[in-house]
Amino acid sequence: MKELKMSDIAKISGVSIKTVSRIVNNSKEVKEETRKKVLDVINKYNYKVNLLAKGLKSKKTNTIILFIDRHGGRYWSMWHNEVIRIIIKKLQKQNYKLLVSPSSGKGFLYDDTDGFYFLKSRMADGAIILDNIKNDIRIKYLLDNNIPFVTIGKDIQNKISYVDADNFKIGYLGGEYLVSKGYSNICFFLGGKEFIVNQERVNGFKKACNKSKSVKININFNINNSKESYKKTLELIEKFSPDAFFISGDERVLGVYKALNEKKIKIPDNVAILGIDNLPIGDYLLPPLSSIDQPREELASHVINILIDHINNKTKKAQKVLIEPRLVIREST
Amino acid sequence: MKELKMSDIAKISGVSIKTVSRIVNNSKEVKEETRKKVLDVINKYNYKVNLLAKGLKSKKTNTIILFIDRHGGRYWSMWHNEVIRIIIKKLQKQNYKLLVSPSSGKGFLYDDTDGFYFLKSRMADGAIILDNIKNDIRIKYLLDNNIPFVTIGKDIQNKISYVDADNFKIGYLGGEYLVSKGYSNICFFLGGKEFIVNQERVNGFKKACNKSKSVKININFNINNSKESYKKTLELIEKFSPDAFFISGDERVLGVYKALNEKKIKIPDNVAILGIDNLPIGDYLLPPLSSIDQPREELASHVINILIDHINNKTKKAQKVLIEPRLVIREST
DNA sequence: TAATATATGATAAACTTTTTACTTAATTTA
DNA sequence: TAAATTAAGTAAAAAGTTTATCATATATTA
Repeated sequence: MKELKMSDIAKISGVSIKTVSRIVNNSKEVKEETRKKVLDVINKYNYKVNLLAKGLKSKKTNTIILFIDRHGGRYWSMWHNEVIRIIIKKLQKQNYKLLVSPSSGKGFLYDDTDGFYFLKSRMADGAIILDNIKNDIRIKYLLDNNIPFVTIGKDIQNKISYVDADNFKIGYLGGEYLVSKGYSNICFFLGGKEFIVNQERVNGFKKACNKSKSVKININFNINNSKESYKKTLELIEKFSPDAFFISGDERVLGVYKALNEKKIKIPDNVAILGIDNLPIGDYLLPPLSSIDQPREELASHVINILIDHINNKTKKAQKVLIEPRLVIREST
Repeated sequence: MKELKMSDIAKISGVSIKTVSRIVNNSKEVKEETRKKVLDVINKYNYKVNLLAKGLKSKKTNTIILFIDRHGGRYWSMWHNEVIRIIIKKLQKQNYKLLVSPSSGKGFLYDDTDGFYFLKSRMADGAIILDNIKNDIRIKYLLDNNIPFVTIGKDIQNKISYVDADNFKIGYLGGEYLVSKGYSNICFFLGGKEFIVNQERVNGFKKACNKSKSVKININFNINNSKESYKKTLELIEKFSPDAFFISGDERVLGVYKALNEKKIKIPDNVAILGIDNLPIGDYLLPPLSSIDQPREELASHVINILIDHINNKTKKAQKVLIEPRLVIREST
């Protein structure tokens, strides 16, 4: 059972190749009746255009490669999951396909990374890097090879397009809100100090808190999972008597809830908790978690629009977008 | 700066197209001297064969699509991470590239899933499904479209090729070992009851334990993360006074360690712990975790060999492989 | 009815590579 | 030196689309 080609479909439908081509490419200069007749044949035989031939001729495959880090034992987090899901959905509306290439920004032999081979061999049109790091070697490669791309994550080293949340504002917004609610002993939990994200969040947070002399703050880097946030919380209850926790990354909140629970400290009566990310789980916690949202839909839209613009127009100009964070109040504050 | 093609490389190198073609395809009927001269030009100009043209002519792209579930908020676990890393490495040695398509086995609109579009459009040669489920719709689609694939996960519904650990044996081996060491109150933690994996592990475990009348066992499904294993452990310490825990999935072990630690119960003096998966973290736990290994290298090798066989030989015959588990004794038992 | 607009067709070239079927040149072996 | 082997080249066809150029047929409007 040989695979059908366009000319077979044409023959079976009793039209010319040109007409089939017009139909599969959504040209409007074709009668509705003809279109239906041909589409019926296409569906019946489950015909799909040979993208190799089409791509060869048209120099486009409508395929995007998304690079994600597979480094060490790290998880693909819930937030990543959400972002990827939204990007795929939005790309489909514009007739693009997305495939993921596990990769690391920390260094690799160029040709050893499958996504690059793909892009360089004309099988894909452009790329997205999720969570780029400092001196990201993937950025260097894409720049060197003139491949259109956008990073999800701020970059201050290169003239490239990126989309990111405004992390300074996230910190500021959180600090401002907690202070305005009257909290004065605030702990801030974050991941590694080496990430620009975290630096910026702390800077914003400090700026907001320093406006009021009576507010004491306590910054904790390297809280990398719920286990560590649990331990740190127990420790701080003794040493700092916090009345509020500001937690970067909703996933870390679980440990904090557990520790407070064990110590019979009521949320939000005794202690308030404010997360960052606004993940779906926040809604299911008891009490539901107040969190700062980095609007994911908006972020995804920008990424896609910029990338497609780069692909279509060979635009060289870097576009930098920072997404405005948004406070989502539930019952933990 | 236009992209170079093979004829350009030929002209620059002062050889014929045919010679360049021979070189990029590793034909041996070319002098070492000529090969070097041409490769220098190829590297200098960073030339890559146009895979669209090559694939169109040769009907092969040497690309594999790996489907992974992106369902809900579930993680891509450490085990998955490891398996994917190994598969990529092994495929590269055979000159294949791998790209990942987030997908779900639970149902989708066929054309909405990018990996399928890719395969059907001749851009990829074959597929791997990681963690197939019952009535997996991805299996149906691949079968319907005659696309070569292998699943990582046993399948009893279809005549398809799969590779999986022998989960009955894993359970048996664990039970047998714990009983032989003299433990007699054994708790078994697993994930959802709906997964065949877990059913089989329990069956094997029961069979081994039932050989000795004096052994009491306690099976717990739906322990989905460390938080739940932590809670369950605390509960069972009171109700069951276990002297051993058998934990499916090393990641769940963290909660058990924490609970025992808090209760000042010593591992392995008071209670033994045996994991399943033998993840890298097991080595870093205190004490290091004994665990049943599902040899990942071996699993990956089988997957790749079967898949490539299906691709090259259009072999129809389903090949089913169960990997022999292996006990790795460290200090927790 | 003539003029215009819309829908469809025919044909061939182009996209880049591989392959076929030779041929010729250069080198090695007998 | 002749014969055999190895290395490299030539030219054209083929893979399945798109596209450009016209051409023709059908339908709509003036």
